[in-house]
Amino acid sequence: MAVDLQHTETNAEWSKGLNGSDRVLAILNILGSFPDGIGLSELARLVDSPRSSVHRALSALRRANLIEQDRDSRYRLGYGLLKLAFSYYEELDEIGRIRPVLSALAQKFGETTHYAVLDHAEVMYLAKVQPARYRYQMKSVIGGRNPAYCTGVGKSILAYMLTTRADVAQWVREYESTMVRHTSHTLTDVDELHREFSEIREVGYALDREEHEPGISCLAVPLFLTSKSVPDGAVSVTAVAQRFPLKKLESSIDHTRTVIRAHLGEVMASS
Amino acid sequence: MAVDLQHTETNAEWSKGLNGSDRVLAILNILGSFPDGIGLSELARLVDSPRSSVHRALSALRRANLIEQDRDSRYRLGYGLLKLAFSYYEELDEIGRIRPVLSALAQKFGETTHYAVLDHAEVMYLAKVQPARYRYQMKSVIGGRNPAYCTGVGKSILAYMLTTRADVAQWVREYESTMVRHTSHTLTDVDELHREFSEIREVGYALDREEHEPGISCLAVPLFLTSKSVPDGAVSVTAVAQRFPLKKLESSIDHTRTVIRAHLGEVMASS
DNA sequence: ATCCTTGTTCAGGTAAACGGAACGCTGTTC
DNA sequence: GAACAGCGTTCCGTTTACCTGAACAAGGAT
Repeated sequence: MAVDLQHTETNAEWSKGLNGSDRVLAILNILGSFPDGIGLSELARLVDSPRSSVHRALSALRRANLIEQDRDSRYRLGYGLLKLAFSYYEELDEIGRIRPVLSALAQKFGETTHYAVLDHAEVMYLAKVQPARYRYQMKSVIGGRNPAYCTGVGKSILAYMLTTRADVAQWVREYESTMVRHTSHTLTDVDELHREFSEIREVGYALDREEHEPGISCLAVPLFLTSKSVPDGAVSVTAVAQRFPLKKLESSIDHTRTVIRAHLGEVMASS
Repeated sequence: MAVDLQHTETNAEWSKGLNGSDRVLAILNILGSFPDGIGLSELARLVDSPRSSVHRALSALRRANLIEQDRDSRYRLGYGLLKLAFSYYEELDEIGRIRPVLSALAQKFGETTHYAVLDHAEVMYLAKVQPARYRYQMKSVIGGRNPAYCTGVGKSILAYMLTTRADVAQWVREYESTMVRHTSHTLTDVDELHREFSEIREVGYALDREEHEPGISCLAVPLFLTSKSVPDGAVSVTAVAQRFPLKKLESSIDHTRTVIRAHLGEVMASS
């Protein structure tokens, strides 16, 4: 369930030969990978543009309050960008509704909780709550991604979008290239996945049995907030398997359901 | 201590007659104020630009993965922007070091905690932790601002930057126009402030006695992380006065100091 | 059925971005 | 200490890519 942050991909290729606004925005994206700032020349090398052009782009970004320049003239993302993103994020009603659920679950089980949505072949984390003084630091980040087919949240959503074997087969055909067996428990076969999805629909929740990362298991419940047939996203409790065994995780589904119902009403699969 | 979010100021003036990258970034900023998205035409009116120009700007933003367009073709900030900001934020070492302190304090006192830095005449919030299932929702946002002279964090930092009466006088002269008496407790006079700052230096912490918002008081401790003379920022415990009286707040300074010392070592004023 | 508004596309003209070169600076090297 | 190398920044003639009004298709409302 941990998102590897390094996957930021300062991909080189895509940032070549940019001009105008595209370069400005590429620079903005790149700056996100340098919390300690980066010099103009190095940045110019990264975007493969003349320093003067990069300098002009940076001026535009500074004018817009999105970046800052510390005394030794290194450039970094600025507080304006943080405010932009955080205030927007806080005002998303989806987040406001669901975060109390995540907090309650995190506190109850003492494990990290997530809310994620499906985006093509990946799940994207929109909210994350860690219990107070948690020893392990989950590497997941808001906006971060993980493959859908081998995560609890992903499977719990896919189960309701790929209801027939043909659906599953087509999905697998489309995204086959991205499907790898991360652990020995990872499901990659069409039949395996179809059976798994059937069972998920049966019980109304999904389990990640260390399918994405060894030692990490997870319980996920899809939420039907705006539609009765297609879930908008899924809530998950992510646990370190050693400390919180799968059985215990599975048996906590009742309490999880109760918490969700208390906060959101009837938003779960009518099993 | 609550930051009023509405102060986003779709200020009209500043977004007039823009072109190129400036317009693109202005649009990005504006989109932050519309969590539910905004139509192209309305947006074009806001930035006072032809729709086709705005359309091109939006294309650039979408190319950079910063915005998205839902089915009814409304534009909103996208997950790419969230990831950009959150992953950058999470990697700021300043945040990583201080957040455990905030969590510990929030849990101990059951009140919201902040970490803020000084930026000209304002404090800016860089971190915020709310205790689990908190009833009152603090309106503060990461990146949000409040005036320095009437907040706990602000005063606790200013106290160590304006050590003489002359310093205070000059500061007041410079920012006089922004100083208003928010409540009957707000200090605005040079002598009052100088005396307050002296006392803060004496005891090593600052109190906001409902000086910014009636009913909200706060205890703030300046942190000397990189310098022994000028604090980098301040940690604060913000409380609803009615529930958590000032006396109790003041008497919790010892425990607060203990927590800070346990996590960060000797980073407080050597009183 | 007609209006108005929406998002989008197109193309000629022009203004604004482009980028090589030069500048001033700092720190390092011989 | 002088020469060097790297930095961020500025300048300016060139030209590219943005600007914009107009036109288009599709809804929604009257």
